[in-house]
Amino acid sequence: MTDTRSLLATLLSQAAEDAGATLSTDEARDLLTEPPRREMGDIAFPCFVLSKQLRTSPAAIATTLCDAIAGAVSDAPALGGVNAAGPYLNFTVDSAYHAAGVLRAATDEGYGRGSEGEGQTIGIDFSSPNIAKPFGIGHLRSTSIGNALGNIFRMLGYRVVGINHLGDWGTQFGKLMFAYESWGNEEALVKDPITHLYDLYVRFHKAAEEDETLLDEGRAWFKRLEDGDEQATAYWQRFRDLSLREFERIYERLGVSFEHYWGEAYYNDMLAPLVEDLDRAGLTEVSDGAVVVDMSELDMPPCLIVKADGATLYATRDLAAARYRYEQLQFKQFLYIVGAEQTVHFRQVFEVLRRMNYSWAEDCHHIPFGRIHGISTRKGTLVFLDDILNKGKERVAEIMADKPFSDQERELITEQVTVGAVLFYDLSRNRIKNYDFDWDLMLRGLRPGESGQTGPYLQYTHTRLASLERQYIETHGELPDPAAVDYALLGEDAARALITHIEKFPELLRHAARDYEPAQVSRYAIEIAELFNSFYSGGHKVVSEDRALSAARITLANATRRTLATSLGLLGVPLPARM
RNA sequence: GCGCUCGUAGCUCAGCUGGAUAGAGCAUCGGACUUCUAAUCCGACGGUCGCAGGUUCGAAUCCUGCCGAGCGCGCCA
Repeated sequence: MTDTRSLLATLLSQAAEDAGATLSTDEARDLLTEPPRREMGDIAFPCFVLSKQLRTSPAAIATTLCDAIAGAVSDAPALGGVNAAGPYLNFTVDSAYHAAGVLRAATDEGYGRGSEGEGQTIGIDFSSPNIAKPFGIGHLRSTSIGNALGNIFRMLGYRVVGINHLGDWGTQFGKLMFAYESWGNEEALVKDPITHLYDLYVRFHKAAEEDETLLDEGRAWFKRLEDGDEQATAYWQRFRDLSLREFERIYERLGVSFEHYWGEAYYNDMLAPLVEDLDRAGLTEVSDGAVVVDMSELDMPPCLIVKADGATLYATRDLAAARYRYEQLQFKQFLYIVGAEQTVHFRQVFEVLRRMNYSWAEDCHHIPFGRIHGISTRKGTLVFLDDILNKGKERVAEIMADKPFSDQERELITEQVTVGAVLFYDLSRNRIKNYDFDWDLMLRGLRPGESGQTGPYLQYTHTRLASLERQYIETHGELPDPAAVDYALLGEDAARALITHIEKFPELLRHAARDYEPAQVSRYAIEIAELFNSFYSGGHKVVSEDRALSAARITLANATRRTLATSLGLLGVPLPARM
């Protein structure tokens, strides 16, 4: 517990100074860790750093400090004892005192909420699908990671502004228009816009392999669009609207939303002024007819600003977007949730911003992530995320076939389990890693006798916890007041381990935010579920005749359930009422 | 060729930013349902942390080189 650690820091600092060393309470507090095994104690203090100052072995220092503070430790109600173990000083905390502090906090509504972000804005550019292509598996990661990070930062008090940087501009639009003019079909477009647009896109590229002049046709159409041509603009509006409607359906399915749909096209009017400013600042030069910012001193290829035909590029729009976003949001940080393959692009963009002397350039961060493999693709065909989810849903439904749910409830649960499985799997490894899309791994634990570190496992654990609360209420009435519970009844190892873990939740959120790493929350959720299931299956009946014991245990269960639910909520994993 | 990222148990992954015997899940083997959802739990087996050097009292963690994999390298996004 926080004040317990502060108390220890004060004691240690004092004792160290009496022994002739310099150690501030803050330093002492930072050094506190946990012993590798529970039997050794609850909090540990390593004496290595003092060894240089005192020119003695760490072990000897541990013994000295142990003697020095033993009295104070035994007087403190929060502490159980202290002993020296080699170079470490191990403390045990008073179980009941500790449990009371942790569980009173964790049964409160806003457990884990922080205030460090108050008054600060974080912008997140995430998901950002390309209109000319279907929403495929490749967009899943940006969407899930961006959403989770946004949730985490909101939890810490930040104002989070999610921006969907829709790929609704660029040469690929020109290609699409040319393709529609050549082979398009109004009927097919209305019936299934995404598929039709995608078919056109594929057909274009196939045809372009035979006849390279088509690429010029595409570029020409895009140039028309940029010049405000009426026909091109009408196509653009149409394609965009139809695609967006489709995307919104998927976002709803995934439980994701955005503050703004500021696509690439949104910044069109800001491009010319940007290029002027770059010129005026003397950052640009002409190379092979294109306007570029040279990056050779950083061993990077030049950043392309304007193509030889006068049209703009991705980087141009990202630069204009960055300026606009800062004007609008005055962000403290801006995060670009984009795949690792675009690392160089963002380095270039941030470098240009830096050369333009924007102090906030250093607050822009590319948050890269690895790729998903293993989706069987017929050659040249992307697989729609929607179809993938539906396929998974069939598997889930099959496994759940013998569960006694109504059709309506079954439909809801299978959807929640499927989405939860995919999102959790995606967020369960450090984001930089590549992974294979594999239903067997995502759904492991769904079948009786199986188990696994999966979304369904967590959802199941949560439903059990909720079920316990219902049964407690049936048996004993309302849930107990956490202030009036006898926490000495939670002294078992399994309970103490769980309490210690619940205590770490607020700190965990800060780490996850610091590292932009939702997987830390995922792992935490797995751990808390495993600790609870271990307690639950270890012969500790929660709801029993024993009123006081039941009250203590249901308070622990409630704190666990809330913490687990908050964690899963941050990750976007839905919580079925029953499973 | 150059650059970035990754390499930990048969498989999928952690390892709190150098510290006490490297941890989980899956798989394998052996256990636990007349008891709050066994979609669970308990135990066993399993690792020269890619290789070789270096820094340090101490390295999976930091540095260098090599090997392997993924990605990127001017008018796509």
